[in-house]
Amino acid sequence: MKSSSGDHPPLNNTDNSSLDHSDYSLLMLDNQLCFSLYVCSKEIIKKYKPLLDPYGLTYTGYIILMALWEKDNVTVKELGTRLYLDSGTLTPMLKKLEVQGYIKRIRSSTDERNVFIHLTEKGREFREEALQFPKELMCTLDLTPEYAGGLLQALHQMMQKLEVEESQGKD
Amino acid sequence: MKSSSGDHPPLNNTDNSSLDHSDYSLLMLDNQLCFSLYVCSKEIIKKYKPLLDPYGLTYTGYIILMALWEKDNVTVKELGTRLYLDSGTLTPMLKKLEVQGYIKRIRSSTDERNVFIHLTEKGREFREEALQFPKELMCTLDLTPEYAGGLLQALHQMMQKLEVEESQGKD
DNA sequence: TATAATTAAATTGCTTACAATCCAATTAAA
DNA sequence: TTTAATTGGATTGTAAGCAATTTAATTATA
Repeated sequence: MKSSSGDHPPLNNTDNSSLDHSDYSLLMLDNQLCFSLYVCSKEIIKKYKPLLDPYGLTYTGYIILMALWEKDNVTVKELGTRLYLDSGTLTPMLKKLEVQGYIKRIRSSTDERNVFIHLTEKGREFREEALQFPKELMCTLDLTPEYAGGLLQALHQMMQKLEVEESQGKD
Repeated sequence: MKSSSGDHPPLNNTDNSSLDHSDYSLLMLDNQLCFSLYVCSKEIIKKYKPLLDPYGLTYTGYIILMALWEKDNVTVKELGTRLYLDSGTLTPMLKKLEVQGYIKRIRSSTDERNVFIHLTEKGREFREEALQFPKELMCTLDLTPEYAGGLLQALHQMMQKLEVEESQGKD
């Protein structure tokens, strides 16, 4: 209970002690949305490591499997859209997952540009193991479902904004 | 205005169509806090690229400078703590920033294990240029200050939880 | 049909990030 | 003091991740 005015400067710190009138407060790390997103995502992904290591998976491999659990037999392109990853990341990743036996890559015969990815039995079975992960992490982070839900909603809104930008800002 | 029940599945999707009683809903990407954090941070960092490129800086270089604007003349260790980065990332990064003329690295004479980092004139001057970045990005993301503030607060709370964990969970 | 444009995936090169290790300097313990 | 433990940075190896390019397949256009 030492947080209120603790180590972290207040969000509206103005820091106008210098001579000019510039307001540098928006440049402070603690006021930067991107920095906290960046730190939180990195640190949480680190928490996944001990859970995933036993299965030879990384976080990226894990989200690929998650995407496939929701919708199996999709193209690399489709996976990339869903996961915000491009082929430069996915192709080697998928090859590795195939070697590990989690998925199969099958080039379409009707349109040979497409490679369809689908789960193997092992890939489907891993889902059962993964069922426990969210609980363990929620516990680690000590989040209530309501709180997490609110945060999620905010982040999804942001993702939508980011997507909208993408399709527009083709300057 | 097509969002309300749009592309994103509802957060409490239960997906219990399968035969067993398992609740896979927590394993869905859209219900995963970490995944949205990961995507948001990556995508926003991409938005920084065109702003930073002209200065030869990456996002990581940028946050290093931000940290130094707040507190100059700190050790690599201290920077690492502030930025959640280790020496394996910082050392090469700092060497590059020094070559570019933004900072100087000076090994302490009283304790030669410490290397102090401080801004050069160029590093300080860049702060003035950076003053415009937050506005441009807030605009890009179309966020109100209140909304961003709330989100920030939530993320800082999470960072604190993550830190607490760190110092405890030495199993 | 021949040619151009588009598309999906793969490849290449480069940067960030971290774990693990190493090394030198300092501090603690014997 | 000598030896052991700790500390701060640097180094090494490996894995993402992305931009840019390439290749092959498909589709659109002339």
